[in-house]
Amino acid sequence: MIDLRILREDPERVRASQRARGEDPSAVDAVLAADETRRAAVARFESLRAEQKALGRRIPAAPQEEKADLLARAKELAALVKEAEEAVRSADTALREAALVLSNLVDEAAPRGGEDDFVVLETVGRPPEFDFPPRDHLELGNLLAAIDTERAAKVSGSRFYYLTGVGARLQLALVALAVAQATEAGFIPVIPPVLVRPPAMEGTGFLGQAAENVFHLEKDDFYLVGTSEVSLAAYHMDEILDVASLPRRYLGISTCFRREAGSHGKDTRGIIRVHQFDKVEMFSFTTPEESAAEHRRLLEWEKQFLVALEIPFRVIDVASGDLGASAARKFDCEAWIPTQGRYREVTSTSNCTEFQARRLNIRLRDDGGVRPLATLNGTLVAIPRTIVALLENHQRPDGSVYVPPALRDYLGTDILRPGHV
RNA sequence: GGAGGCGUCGCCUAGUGGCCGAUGGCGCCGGUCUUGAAAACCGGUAGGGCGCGAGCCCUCGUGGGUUCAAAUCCCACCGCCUCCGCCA
Repeated sequence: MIDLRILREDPERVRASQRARGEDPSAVDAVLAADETRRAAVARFESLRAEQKALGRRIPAAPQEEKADLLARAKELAALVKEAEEAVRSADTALREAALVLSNLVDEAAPRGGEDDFVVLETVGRPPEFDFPPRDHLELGNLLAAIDTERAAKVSGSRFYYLTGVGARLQLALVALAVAQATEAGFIPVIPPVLVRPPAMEGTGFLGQAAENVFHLEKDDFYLVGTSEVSLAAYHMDEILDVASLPRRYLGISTCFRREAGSHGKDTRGIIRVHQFDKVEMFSFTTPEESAAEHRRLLEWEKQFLVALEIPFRVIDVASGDLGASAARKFDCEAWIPTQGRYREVTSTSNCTEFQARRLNIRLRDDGGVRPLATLNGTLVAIPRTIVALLENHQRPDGSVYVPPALRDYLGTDILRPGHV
């Protein structure tokens, strides 16, 4: 949720942000109108209520002959108050609903434009040059008996996979490496719930444009999280955190579920786009003033991890039209995928400023009082895509795969060989 | 699944219809005292909304109801605890 004060004082700024995202700027006027209606309703209710309370206080002490008259008037007032209260409630709801439609204000520094208008910030490492036809990750995964999508299709349908043998161990190794790195940096590892109730999902901003990609358990009204960002953001819901305790950094380790609606036919082969995968996610609660610097730190930690895995990648500054509803700014790390001849997103970090905190009612307390804090998230490792990048970039002509030193202790080998698990 | 109990301001706690937004203690903050500290004493210490302002309004798990008036009575829901059953 954006700051209603900004909306009232500078609605054009909000409209401009909506336009930059390719979203509807007129939603701003709907919120303004709802805000106006609500304030009028509140004023009416409060004056009636004050009158009712004043009158009520006089009743016990009133002389007998006046009592009946006072009671009659009080009764009338009670009806009016009730009606006015009803009006406030519905105006509140209307305002909240209208305000929830608005996405976060885009950071001034974010590039403008759509999906293709990103800015490349840097390129790290060099794509490998093979003197043999490289195999794609699925072929390698099959050779290594590490990935089985055929049986997964039999059991669960398309966009599922089994990680077996060295594949499963690869996941464990990646998670262990991620936890080691992040713990070093002060993150608290967290294994969160992956089924959440509506306020958590809505508060994190995933029930707007992203709603179609969220699994919902109708019967129990649970949502399956698409990222532990949801459970971690909502962890401090309705709390006030002392500014001295910030930043608070959590490392979510969880399974993620995505419907992938609207991406039929895209990435149908292999494990690049799947309904269920595991991910290690960094999440920070910090002050709004610190959020931009924290965002850079999250990006550095993401880079550090990819560098350790010796995966060539580039960093892009995502354009305004391609930001999630909650993000003011977003950096993606895109790994080189040899068989596709291009870079593909493997990690992503967003600065959500106070947007999620307002929706989730998470605030900080400092000398200036109580105010919303900032939340940020960043992927440390999304398992399937990282495995894809790892296998494809480090493959050798015989189908074996080089293991970078950082992973060796966790994996117990410096090379993955077909037929050897 | 059955039976019962509980849910008050960071923590503990008082409060069974009327100046109760709410008692007291702990904790915390400020002050006095002290060379400094402790102790003692004094004061402060929830959040939100409306209004230029004095100020007013809302919130005692949540939502409804009864009443002129509800933290206090009734109902539902949520959460926690105990016992029984069930499953592991």
